[in-house]
Amino acid sequence: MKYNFNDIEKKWQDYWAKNETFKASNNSDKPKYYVLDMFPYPSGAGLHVGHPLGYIASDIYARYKRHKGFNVLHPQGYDSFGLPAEQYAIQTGQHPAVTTEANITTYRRQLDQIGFSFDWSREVRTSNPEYYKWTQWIFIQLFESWYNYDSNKAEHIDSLIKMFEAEGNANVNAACDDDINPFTAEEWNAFSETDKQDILLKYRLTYLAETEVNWCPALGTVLANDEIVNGVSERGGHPVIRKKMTQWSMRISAYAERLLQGLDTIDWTDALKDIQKNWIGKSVGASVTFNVKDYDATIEVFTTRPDTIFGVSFMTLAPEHELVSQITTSEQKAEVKAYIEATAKRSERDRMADVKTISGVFTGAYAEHPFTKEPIPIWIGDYVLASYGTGAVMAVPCGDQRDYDFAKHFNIPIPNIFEGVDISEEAFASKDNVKIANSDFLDGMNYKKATKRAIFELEKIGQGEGKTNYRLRDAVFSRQRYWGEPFPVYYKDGMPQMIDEKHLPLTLPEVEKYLPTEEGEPPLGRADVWAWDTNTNTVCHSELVSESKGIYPLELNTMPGWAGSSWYFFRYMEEQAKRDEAFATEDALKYWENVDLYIGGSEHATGHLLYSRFWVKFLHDRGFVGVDEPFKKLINQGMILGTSAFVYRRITYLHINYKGLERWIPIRHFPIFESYSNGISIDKSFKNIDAENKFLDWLKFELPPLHHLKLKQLFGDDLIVDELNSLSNNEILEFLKGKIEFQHVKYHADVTFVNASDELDIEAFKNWRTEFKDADFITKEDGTFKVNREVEKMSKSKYNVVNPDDIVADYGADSLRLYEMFLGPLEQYKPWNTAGITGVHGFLKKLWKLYNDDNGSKVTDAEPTKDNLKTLHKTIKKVEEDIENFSFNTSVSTFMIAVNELTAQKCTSKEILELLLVLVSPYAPHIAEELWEQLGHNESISTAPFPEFEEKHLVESSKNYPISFNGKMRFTLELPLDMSMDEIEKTVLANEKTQEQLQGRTPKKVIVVPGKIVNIVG
RNA sequence: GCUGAAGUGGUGGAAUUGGUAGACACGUUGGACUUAAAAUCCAAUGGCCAUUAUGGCCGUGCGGGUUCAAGUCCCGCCUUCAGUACCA
Repeated sequence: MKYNFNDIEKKWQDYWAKNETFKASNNSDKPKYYVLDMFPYPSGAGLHVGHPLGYIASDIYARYKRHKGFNVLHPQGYDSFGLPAEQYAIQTGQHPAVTTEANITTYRRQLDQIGFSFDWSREVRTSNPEYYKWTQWIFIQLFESWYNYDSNKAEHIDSLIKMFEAEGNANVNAACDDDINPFTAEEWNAFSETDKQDILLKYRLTYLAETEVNWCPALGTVLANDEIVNGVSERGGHPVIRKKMTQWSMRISAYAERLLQGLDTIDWTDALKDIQKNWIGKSVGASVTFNVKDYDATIEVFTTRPDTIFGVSFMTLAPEHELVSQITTSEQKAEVKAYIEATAKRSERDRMADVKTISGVFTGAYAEHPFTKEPIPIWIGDYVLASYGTGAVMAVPCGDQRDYDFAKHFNIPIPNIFEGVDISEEAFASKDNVKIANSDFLDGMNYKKATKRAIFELEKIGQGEGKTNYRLRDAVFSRQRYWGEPFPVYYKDGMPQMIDEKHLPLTLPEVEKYLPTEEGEPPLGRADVWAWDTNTNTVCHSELVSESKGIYPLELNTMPGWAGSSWYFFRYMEEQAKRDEAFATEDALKYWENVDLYIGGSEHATGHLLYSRFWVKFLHDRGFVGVDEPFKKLINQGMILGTSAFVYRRITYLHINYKGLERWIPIRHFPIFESYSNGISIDKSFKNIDAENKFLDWLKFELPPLHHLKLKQLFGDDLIVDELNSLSNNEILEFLKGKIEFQHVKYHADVTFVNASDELDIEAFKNWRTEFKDADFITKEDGTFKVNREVEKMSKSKYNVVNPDDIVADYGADSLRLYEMFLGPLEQYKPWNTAGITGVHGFLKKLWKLYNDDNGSKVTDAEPTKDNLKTLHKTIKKVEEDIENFSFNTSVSTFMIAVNELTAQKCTSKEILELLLVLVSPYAPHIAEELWEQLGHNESISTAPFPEFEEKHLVESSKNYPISFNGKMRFTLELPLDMSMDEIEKTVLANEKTQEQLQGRTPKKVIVVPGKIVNIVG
């Protein structure tokens, strides 16, 4: 019997689907285990071989856990709202829902043929109204909440209102906007309803505020900080500018500390935790208030070094700081104004690219040092960011390199407040091993002590206090797009109102075009039916809007991509039948808790992975979920890179020396490609007689018609053209010879044209592009043409994309699964090379042959031999360890070794071969099922218990000791393991090979490590 | 600049707490089978030297160190990748 993988794989995929083999139950005696892949966006391009890497890893783990007796939840679904579908809609007019549906169909087909053990009965799609109903519901809960720093959690807004009614806002310790005025209970109770709502909005966890946002004109929407990479949009690479807009924001900053602390409770890589830590950016220090001299104002600054307060020699404000215009003296006004205008013009990108240039202007005003009362000049400079801290710094040039550079540049004094430190060249920024000097009461103290004392003294005079600052900003939540969740919000008197949750979902309206309106409103502004009738609680025609009739305009923005993905892992917990009741029922949430293993890319570190944690903490605070963190263990799979193929095209240059001007002119003629093996150099011009002759041959053929025209073009009007006219073709050739040089330009060739030995299928390449149709190829001597290989990101434009469909068709899903794992460690970036797949494919054939020969099954009831058992148990041990450590690449090698050994042992024992199948099954489930069935089982292998490792089969009586001399292994010696150290030493020394090595020397020392090694020194 | 990860044959990569470096594959070379090809099987394959077998020397980015013994630990560099971008 042959290993007919295509039939086998189809058979078992159908079987699993029909029998709902992988359907998880919310009631089980088994312990639960939840394995999840990061939410895929169903793009139009479909999958390439890099995409399933993480899915294969998580699938292996999920299948392993089933063998280990767990009730496994392993779902899949689609993050189906998003920009690409909308961009496509704008271009083609097709409704995003239609293209999204088509893309999902492709995705599903591709996923199915790889044999994943997903429970598809729990599929979710963020763009389904039954799903986004609950996204809208969560939004409402956020709106109805505020963050109480005293209880350190989110509470219902009613508790805040009660406090306002009873005692005003003086004692409220809340996460809120900066611009809140104090009010008493009496004042609160006297406020109008609109005023009250206006104030509450400043406390809500999602709030409407005019914020400076990242506006991307090309995409027509705002972007979050994590959606911008290097100053351009992550999707499409379009420029981004700063713009003030009224937007919904999420008060994630309230959770900064808990998001930071929570990292200690979860099993993520340090790399990922560090990224989040940096993004949250906690710094501990003090806020210090400086009085402005001769002006009734104060400047508050944040500093991490209050211990250096006596080193302040100037202050710098951000150009945007509100005080700047007020305190600038009349003499400095013109200069300051010019500077502010100049910095405002500079784009964010310019400012980022140019960190070196020092610029700033003196305002003419002075602040007063809180202790010495000395005047401190106040400058403005664009190295101070308006958006961080208070937008102002106390500059301590001796302790901060930026302040130092600024001071040097503008000749501001640099007082030294460090004992015995030289600051003539650069600032001393370290906190360690230094004592403070010239600082009054701080003299002689170290960083820690001085910091404490400085804060104490500042508090005493009421000009400062200890403070912690976070870099994490509130997240903008509005997008000016069509294809996203509509906000369940309408506007009454300009104030946002939530639609009652019982009327959800508020579904997306139809629009005739997916572009912003002429007035610049988001696409929803085009919807005819987009107003809220509070009488009927339904959507009605936009023209009917009338405050007096209770019909109000609806919100025109939609939610960002991360809305739906911030809670989807809870939705999977709930079975389809009960999804109407809640986002997930209490029972389901209680049973599944949170994700035990989450696998996905690290590119979501500061987006999805942070926002999800935020929402989960919020839902936890409000009692909607029991857990505080969504993902207990997280693994970032690395990327699979493409192995691009390059062909080298020879470009011919003619050397022209005209009136002393030397020039090389490229000649366009039919393409000539040269095999990489011929020693290609791109940078250097070089001569090659063969190619030169080829060119001259061509020229000879082309010369008569070209003769005058071409050469005239090449050599210019006044140059030797007249002479040329009188020359014969041969004379011209002679003239051109020696004036020709070549360079190579590399072109991507589609990797499908290249075989395992890097040889190009020339015919296929010629037919690929019309311009290469008549191309000439300078091959190797044996007639083959080699390409050069380089590793790059897998992408369409590089022609190195490998489609899993092709791999599955040629080698089968099991081969694909094994090979993706075999490539290397899961977390690592590694290149794909299709040629290597024959290795794992060959292994599967060998595995098949262990069970079958031409006459069918060869498995017998034979007693296993000692060697059989040893091989099996060695494999059990290693594979189990590997899976637990997510070291899937090494277990594939282990399988290969096991099959090689069992084949050599001619093992036919059912007892051995049956257990081997269970080991292999998580990795190559189709072949495992088929062989399992052949062995007489009529139930799926998927829940067969994982074999128990038994140490006794690995116990050896002797060991092949490496005998080394001065640490270098020279030979090995078989010795019994129960031999004593003394005896080992004696036996080894007595050995003739030892004596040969020693050549008469007496060893100084003999190290014997029983069971490991013998080392002879001397 | 700062933070983190990583540098091992022609290639992907193995190597438990320091204990036989290069497992397992790909590729390459030679051979078997075949009319031929594919498939399959066998052998060799880190570099250099030697060859009559046994062999010898060098080798895990570079330079030091600790140790009987270092890919692994310590110190100092270099390179690559990722994150971040004047964060006070």
